[in-house]
Amino acid sequence: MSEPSDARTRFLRLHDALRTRICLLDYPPGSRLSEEALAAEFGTSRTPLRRVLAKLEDEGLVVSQHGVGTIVTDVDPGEMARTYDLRRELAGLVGRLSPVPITDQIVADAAGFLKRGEALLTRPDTRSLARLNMEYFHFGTSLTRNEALREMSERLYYRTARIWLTATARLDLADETAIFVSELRDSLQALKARDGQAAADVRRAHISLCIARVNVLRD
Amino acid sequence: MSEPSDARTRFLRLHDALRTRICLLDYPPGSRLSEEALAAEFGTSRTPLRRVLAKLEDEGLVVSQHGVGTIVTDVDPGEMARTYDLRRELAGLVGRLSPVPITDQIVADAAGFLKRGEALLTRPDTRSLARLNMEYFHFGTSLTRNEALREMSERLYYRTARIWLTATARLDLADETAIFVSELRDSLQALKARDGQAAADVRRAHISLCIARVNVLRD
DNA sequence: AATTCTTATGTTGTGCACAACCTTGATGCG
DNA sequence: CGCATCAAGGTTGTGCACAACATAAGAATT
Repeated sequence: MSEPSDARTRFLRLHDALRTRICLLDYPPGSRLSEEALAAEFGTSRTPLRRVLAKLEDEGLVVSQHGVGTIVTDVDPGEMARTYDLRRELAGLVGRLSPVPITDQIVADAAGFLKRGEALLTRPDTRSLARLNMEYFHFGTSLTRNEALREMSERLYYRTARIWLTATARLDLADETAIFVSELRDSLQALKARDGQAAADVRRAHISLCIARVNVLRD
Repeated sequence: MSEPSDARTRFLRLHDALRTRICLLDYPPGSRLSEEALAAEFGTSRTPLRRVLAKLEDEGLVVSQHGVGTIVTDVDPGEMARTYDLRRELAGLVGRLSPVPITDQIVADAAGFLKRGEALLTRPDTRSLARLNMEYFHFGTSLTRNEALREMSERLYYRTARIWLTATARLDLADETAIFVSELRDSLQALKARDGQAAADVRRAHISLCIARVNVLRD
């Protein structure tokens, strides 16, 4: 039951694996992905793998050029800023469009995220921070029943995740960790009050601030 | 120059052709698309065509089932309502996020749409109305420079276009045509005043009304 | 020495044959 | 008659060989 292992499942696994690697900078922008090498690594042929790469290209994470290779994209700062603008608006909508009722389980999950975040304060680590941020993002989108909103938010998140990560490297890791933990704290408070809209507004505000911090780097 | 005819161009052509057929109900929900037949029609093999179908599946227009076939989706009314909710919000955002300055050319284009719409009043036709609606939608998204917003709006539009069309068939075609023309009129007025936000609000309002009309059909 | 052409190499794109799978209908048995 | 079993046909998924293409290095020429 937990491993149907059919074509669709394998496709999703491969897609998620490669997307994570790209967003965690295992494959930094500009690097070339070899279809053959990846196919060999995942124990399959090029055919299914090409379908995964096609989806990644559709999502804007790679570009394939005939005769050249499949290259991880590097993003135009201007377009990235506009993408962040939209992400901010969508984050606010999570609180308004088909919000889920805040249950004890949700509050407990938020508390769990905060605990993991606080653990990072004493031992900051870029990679762990990025992973936690990714999981917390999915938690945030799960607060709406609007499937389309979730889907669009995730699509945009994965398109901007790398930028935030590279920016974090150029900013101060400890600072960014502290800022993220404060977001987790604010979010937990809102959820404890059973106020989903407030939680969404917390996210919205922090995305705004994130935009400002990243924009400072544009020289 | 106008026909690079490379792989990417052919892919986009195929994708657009099939998407249009689905959204114009040439392939009604539930119908089965044959990879082999389509490949033969477009003078190619199954391989490039499968990539197109994969994208259509990712967009939610078809589902492929191993051993069964590729079937045009039929949409859950509840999910469709939520998708419309999001479309409404995105339409409003077009006026706020990176709006383009309203030029004489834009006003002229809007006037052209109105003229074509008025021509339909005397000779209503479902298919022509649908095509005009589709072109007008692209015109609407072109009023923002935010690429991500355009992309998400289009993605959602093509997911709901069929629903509006089937609803139009069950509502009164003449009424729907008149309503659409009044939207074109309002939009033209807003653009003449060089007020992009007002134009976006017109769209937003009409999507709201469209939601209400379609919801009436849910018995 | 500079330049142009050629060639070698590696990459993605395409076509085809076959595997995996589902549906349907027939067939045999109880 | 009811039902299970099985075979046949059709569909999507996979693997592989080759075509199309781009790049870089080297040779030939001026």
